[in-house]
Amino acid sequence: MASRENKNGIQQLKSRQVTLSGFEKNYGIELSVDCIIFGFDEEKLKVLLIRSDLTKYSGKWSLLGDLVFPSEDLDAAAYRVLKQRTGLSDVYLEQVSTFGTVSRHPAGRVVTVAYCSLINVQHHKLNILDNELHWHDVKSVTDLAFDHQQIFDTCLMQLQKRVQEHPLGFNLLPKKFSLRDLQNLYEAILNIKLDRRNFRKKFFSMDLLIDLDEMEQDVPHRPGKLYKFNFEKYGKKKKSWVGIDF
Amino acid sequence: MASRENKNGIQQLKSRQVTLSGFEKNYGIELSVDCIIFGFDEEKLKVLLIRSDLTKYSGKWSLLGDLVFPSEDLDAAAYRVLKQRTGLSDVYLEQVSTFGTVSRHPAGRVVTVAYCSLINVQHHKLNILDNELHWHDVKSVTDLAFDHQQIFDTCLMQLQKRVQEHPLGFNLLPKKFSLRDLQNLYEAILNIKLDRRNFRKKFFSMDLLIDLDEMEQDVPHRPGKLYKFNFEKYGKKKKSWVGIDF
DNA sequence: ATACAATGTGTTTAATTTACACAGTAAATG
DNA sequence: CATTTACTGTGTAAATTAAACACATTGTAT
Repeated sequence: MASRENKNGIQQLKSRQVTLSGFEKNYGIELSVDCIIFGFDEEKLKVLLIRSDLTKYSGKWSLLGDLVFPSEDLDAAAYRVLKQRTGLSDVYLEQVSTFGTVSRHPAGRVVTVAYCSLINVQHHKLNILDNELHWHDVKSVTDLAFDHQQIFDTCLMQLQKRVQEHPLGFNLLPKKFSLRDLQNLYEAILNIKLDRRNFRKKFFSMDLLIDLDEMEQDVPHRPGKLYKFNFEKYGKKKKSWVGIDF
Repeated sequence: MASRENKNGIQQLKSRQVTLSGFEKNYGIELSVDCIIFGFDEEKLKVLLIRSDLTKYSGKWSLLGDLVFPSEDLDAAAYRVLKQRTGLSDVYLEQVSTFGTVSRHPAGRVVTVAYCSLINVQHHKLNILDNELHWHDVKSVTDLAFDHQQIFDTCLMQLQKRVQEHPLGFNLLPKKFSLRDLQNLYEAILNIKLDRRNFRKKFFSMDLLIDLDEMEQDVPHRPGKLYKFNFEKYGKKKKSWVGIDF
């Protein structure tokens, strides 16, 4: 691939795979994953951040990530980071976007794939022994290290969109939750206020909540009923949605 | 990074960036981009494919892609591929997803970032001199090389979703188009039939089409009026859409 | 002149979304 | 134990949006 830079496109492409098969030259692009780990606690949407260990960004917070191993699937790398940090497996994890600006990392070329993860903060014992690791209210997340602010903003926006179209939010709640919990969650994610009666009507009309015939405990007021989400029923019904609107 | 594989997570992460800064070792993951180039012609949604040059996949069609250069932004690499193939710049291009299964490429580890591109087939003189490069009706795209079928399916689904929420479709049409053109486009992308009157009502009520006071030419029937899309007006109005439904 | 194949337009009905108020219940207080 | 407090739980009317549906008009081709 000596003449890589100056061949015409088709020639170049045709010779690519020949080169690739031999791996004569590696382009030196490092690949990493970054996990944007969301949690819901104290009626607020939180994100898990770690203090940057680069002097350039000392004092700043950054996302949790690591390089991808040569023989590791991308998703597996994201799961690995997640498990290392939270001790959790079997959590919601979704690829969001890949960030590959040449100078995004001060140490050299690193392309990173961002993953959004939603975890239930009750279900885990975080390794927050490490006092460099903290939950942050998403409303106060600013000025992250690297291009992590941009990555975070992208993930939060995608979460806001997707939570309205898919039952992602339940990953952030305990298995049993009240409708108030659910509404608080949506209000925290979307950063808006919703009408309580219409919110209930909406969810009841979807007919995807299972009434557990149990009540909240230890609340300082009239307890609400508890529900769980009917994932099975949701899995069966495929909604093919058509509605042009922009 | 001698002990990379057996350190605990936090230690490992802390040592990562030290290693990175020196680039002592490259993990040997190649990075590529693949462009899913859509066009609209003969009232059909088309995708541009090239014959695979790998013997393993001989006879099969594949997407257009190339390795990313070490000092090239990801988006720039996608633009480069696109320009080489179509001669077009200033076209719609959007990152869709990244595919990184270890064994997705027979020649070794290659992670690829998929980009969706929408081009106006009138506006370009394709280098289809190369008879290995062809437009294919998306309905008949099956059994692509590598994992390209999966990538293609992902991109088509994303296009179907996004075209309903954003004015992407106009990138596939000439600047001047009739409402029938527009409806044909949506029907081709979504693979459904739409009611003509409701379709018109919908678009007129958005008030984003500019009536050009011109008529179609050379049609073998009553000509329709021509419109263009009001990108400027669309850019100004930000719709913050809330509607939980799944 | 006529047949043809489109364009262009409106209304009625159903479905969905929004706005909005009051009674009921458990816990906490004195 | 009576009262206050702070929630839960429910229904209806109005407005908006989406869906179904038919006929007159215009230019082309014969």
